Amino acid sequence: MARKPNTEQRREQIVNGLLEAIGEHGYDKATIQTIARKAGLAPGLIHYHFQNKEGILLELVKSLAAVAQRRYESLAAPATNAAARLNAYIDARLALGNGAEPRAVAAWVVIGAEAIRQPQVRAAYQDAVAAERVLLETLLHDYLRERGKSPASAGRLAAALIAFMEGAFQLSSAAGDIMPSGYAADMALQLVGRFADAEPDIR
Amino acid sequence: MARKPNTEQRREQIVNGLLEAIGEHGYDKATIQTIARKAGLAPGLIHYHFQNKEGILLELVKSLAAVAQRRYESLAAPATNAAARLNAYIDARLALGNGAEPRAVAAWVVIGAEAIRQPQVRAAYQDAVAAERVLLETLLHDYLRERGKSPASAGRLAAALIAFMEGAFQLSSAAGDIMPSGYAADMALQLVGRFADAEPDIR
Amino acid sequence: MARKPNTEQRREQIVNGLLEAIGEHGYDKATIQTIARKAGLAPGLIHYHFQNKEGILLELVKSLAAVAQRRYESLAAPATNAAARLNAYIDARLALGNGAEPRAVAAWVVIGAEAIRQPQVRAAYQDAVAAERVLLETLLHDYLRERGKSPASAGRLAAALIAFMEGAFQLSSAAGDIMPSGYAADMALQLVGRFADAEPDIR
Amino acid sequence: MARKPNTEQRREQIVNGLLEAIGEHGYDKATIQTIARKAGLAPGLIHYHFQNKEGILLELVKSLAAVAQRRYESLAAPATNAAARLNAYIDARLALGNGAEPRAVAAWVVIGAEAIRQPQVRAAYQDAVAAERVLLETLLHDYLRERGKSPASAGRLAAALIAFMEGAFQLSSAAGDIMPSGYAADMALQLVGRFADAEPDIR
DNA sequence: AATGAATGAGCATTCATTCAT
DNA sequence: AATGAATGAATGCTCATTCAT
Repeated sequence: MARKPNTEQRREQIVNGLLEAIGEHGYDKATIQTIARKAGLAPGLIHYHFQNKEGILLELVKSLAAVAQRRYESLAAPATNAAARLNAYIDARLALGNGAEPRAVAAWVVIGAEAIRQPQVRAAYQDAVAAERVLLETLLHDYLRERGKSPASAGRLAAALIAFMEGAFQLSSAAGDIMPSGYAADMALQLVGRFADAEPDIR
Repeated sequence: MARKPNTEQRREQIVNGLLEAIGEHGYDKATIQTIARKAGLAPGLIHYHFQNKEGILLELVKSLAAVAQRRYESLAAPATNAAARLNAYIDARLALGNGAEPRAVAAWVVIGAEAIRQPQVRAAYQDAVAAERVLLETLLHDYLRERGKSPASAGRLAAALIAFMEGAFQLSSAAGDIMPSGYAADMALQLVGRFADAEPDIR
Repeated sequence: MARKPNTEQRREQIVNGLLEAIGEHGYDKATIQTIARKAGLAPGLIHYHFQNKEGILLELVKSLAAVAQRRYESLAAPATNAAARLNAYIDARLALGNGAEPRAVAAWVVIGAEAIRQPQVRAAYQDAVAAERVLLETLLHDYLRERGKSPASAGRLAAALIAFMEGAFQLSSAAGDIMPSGYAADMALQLVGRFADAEPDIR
Repeated sequence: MARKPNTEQRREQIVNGLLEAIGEHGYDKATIQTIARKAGLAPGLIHYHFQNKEGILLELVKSLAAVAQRRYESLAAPATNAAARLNAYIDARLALGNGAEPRAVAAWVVIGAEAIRQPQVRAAYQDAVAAERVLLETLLHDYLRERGKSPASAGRLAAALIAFMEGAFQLSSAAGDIMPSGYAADMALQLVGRFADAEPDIR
C-alpha cells in the first residue's frame, strides 16, 4: 500500500551526479541543476534526499575514500609479503591505466581545496587522510621490518608519501601535459626503496 | 600636467586584495567587493584596472611565482656549491618559519584546483610549474654531478619533488593539524640524498 | 467489510498539527511537512483529507471558536445572574492560568493577520467575531438591565470589549514581557463596571 | 568626480515599497520582486541598500512609529490642557478620516503577528509599544491630576488603552465591515472618562 | 582615475501539491 | 486510506559587471 523507500539508490545517483559535475566544472559551478541533470532527477528532488549541497559533498568524500580502499584491497589480495602489499598500494593510488579515474582524481583535488575553508569538508577530508596514513604507516612498518630495517621512520615516511600522492593527483589533473608520463608510481617505489636501503638495520 | 599614472601600484593592491580574500574564503567567495575592501579601494575601480576577475587571478599566479623565485634567490645567494643551492631551494619552498606565508600557500592550492577547469588559469599555472621544474632540474643536475653521480634521472626526480611540494602545500593548508610537524623539508632532503646515493657513478 | 472511516479523527489531528505549527513558527513557516510531523501523519495524507492548506486554516478558525465557546459555557454554568455570566465570559477569554493556552492565542493573532488579505480566512474570522459579538452584546444587555441601566449602549460596548480582547491577545503574544501582568481581565471588568455606572437608569 | 550617495532616499523608497506590498498581500507575499516593483527599482538594488528582508521590516516598524508620533504632535500642538492632549492622542490614533491610513494600519497588524516569532521584529515592536505606553501613561497621569484624581492607575489604564487600540486596528483591518462605524475613538474617550470619574480624589 | 549605485542573471533552498504504489 | 517520492515554480540573496557622475 505504501511506497517503498529508494533513498539509498537516489543518494548514490546524486553523489555520482556531483562527482561528474565537479570533474567537469569544479565545485562552485557544480550547481544543483547540473547535479540533477547528471543524475537524471528533478532539481527539487536533490533537497529531498540531502539537506544541502555540502551534505552531498561530504558523502562524496566518503564515497571516494571507500572506492580507493576497495581498489587497494583488490590489488593487494594476491600479495603474500609486505613488499608486494606496498607495491599494490602504490599501484592502486598512482598507476595509470588500471582503474584510473581522472574524474575522481580531479574531484579529490577540488575537495582538497574546499577543505581549506569549509570546516565540515575539512573534517571529512582529514578523516580520509588520517585513515590513509594509518594504512600506509602500517604497510611501511611491515615493509621495513621485512627488510630487516628499523621501522622508526615509518610515520614520517608515510606522511611524505601521502604528500607525494596528493601532489601527484594535483599535477595529473592540472598539469598532466607537462609532467613526465607515468613517473609517479615508479618514482614512489624508488624513493621508498632507496630510503629504506639507507635505514639502519635492526640489531 | 597629466596625472602620474598609478596603475601599477593599483594593480598590485588589487592582486594583494585577492590573495588575502582567497586565503580567507576561497576563490568563489572572494568577491569583487571583498577584494576591493582588502585593497582599500572602491569596488568600481577594480574593473577599471582589470577586465575581469580572472585577470586578477592570472596576475596573482605570476605574482606568487615571482615571490617564490625571489625567496629562493635570497636564500641561495650565499651558497657556493650545488648541494647548498639545493638546500636553499628546499628551504625556500618547504621550511617553516622562514618567510612561510600560509595565506600564499592556501592561495596556491586554490589556484591549483581552479587550474583544473579554467583554461587560462591552467596555462598560467602550468607556466609556473614548468619554470619551477626547469629550475629544480638544473639544481638536481648540478647536485648529482657534484656528487659524481649520473644526472640522467634529474628530470624525473625534479617531477617527483614538485609533486611532493604541491602535496605538502595541500596538506599543510587542509590537514596541517594531523601531519607531523616540519617533516616536509627534512624528508625532501633525505629522499633526494638517498636517491642520489643509489644512482650510478659517472664513469 | 469496508473500513471504518476515520476521516473526522484525521482532520482533527491535522488541524491540531497546524495549531502547534502556527504557534511555533507562524503561518507561512507552518509547512505541510511540519503539520504532518506534529500530527504524526505522512505528508501525503494531508492533502487526502484537505484540499489545500487554506482549508486546514479555515477549520482551525472554527475549532478555536468552538473551544472558546466551550470554555465560556463551562465557566458560566454555575452562574445565576447576568453579572456572574459576564464575569465568567471575561475570565474565559482573558484570565491567566485557567485554561489559558498561549499557543491558541498566538494562532488566533496570526489568523487575524491572515484575515486581512485572504478572503476566505477573512470570512471565517468575521463569522467568529460576529458570533462573539452577539454573545457579548447579549451578556452586556442583560447585565445593564440587571443593574437597572439602559441597555442602549450594549452594542457599542460589546464592540469595544472585543477590540480590547483582540488587542490583549496580540500584546500577550508579542509583548507580554512589557505589559503589566494580569491587567487584562481586571481592567475589562472595571472599565465595563464604571461605564455601566454612568449609564442612565431605566425610567 | 565621484557619485554622490543617495542611500537614504533609496531606503525610504524601499521601506515604502514594503509598506504598500504588505498592505496588499501580507508580509510573506511581499516578495523582494514586489517591493522592488512598488519602489520602482531593480530587484538587485534592494539588497544593495538592505542586508535582508527583515532589515526592511525593522525600518518600517520605526517609520510607522515615527509617523504616528508626528501625527499626535501635530494634533496636540494647539492643546492647552491635559484633557485636550489626551483627546488629541486618541484622535491621532483612532479617529477616522483625519490622516487615517488603512494601509499603514494593516501593515502594523501584520507586523504585530510577525513579532510573535521573529525576535528582532519582536524587539522593534516592543520598543514601539513601550514608547507608546510611556507617552500614554504620561498623558493619563496629567489628565487624572488635572481632574483632581489619583494618578495611581495611570499605568494600568495606559496598558488597557493600548490593548484597545491594537485590537481596534486589527478589527478595522480584518473585520471593519461588521464593526459599528467610528466607535473606537468615542468609546475610548468614554471608557477613560468614566474610569477616571470613579477614581478616588486626591486628598 | 575614481566612486558607489545599478543591473539582471544565477544560485541554493523551500514548499504546496501531485502521484505511483 | 496511506505512504513517501516527485515535481517545478517561487523566493531571498549574491555577485560580476556596467554606468552615470
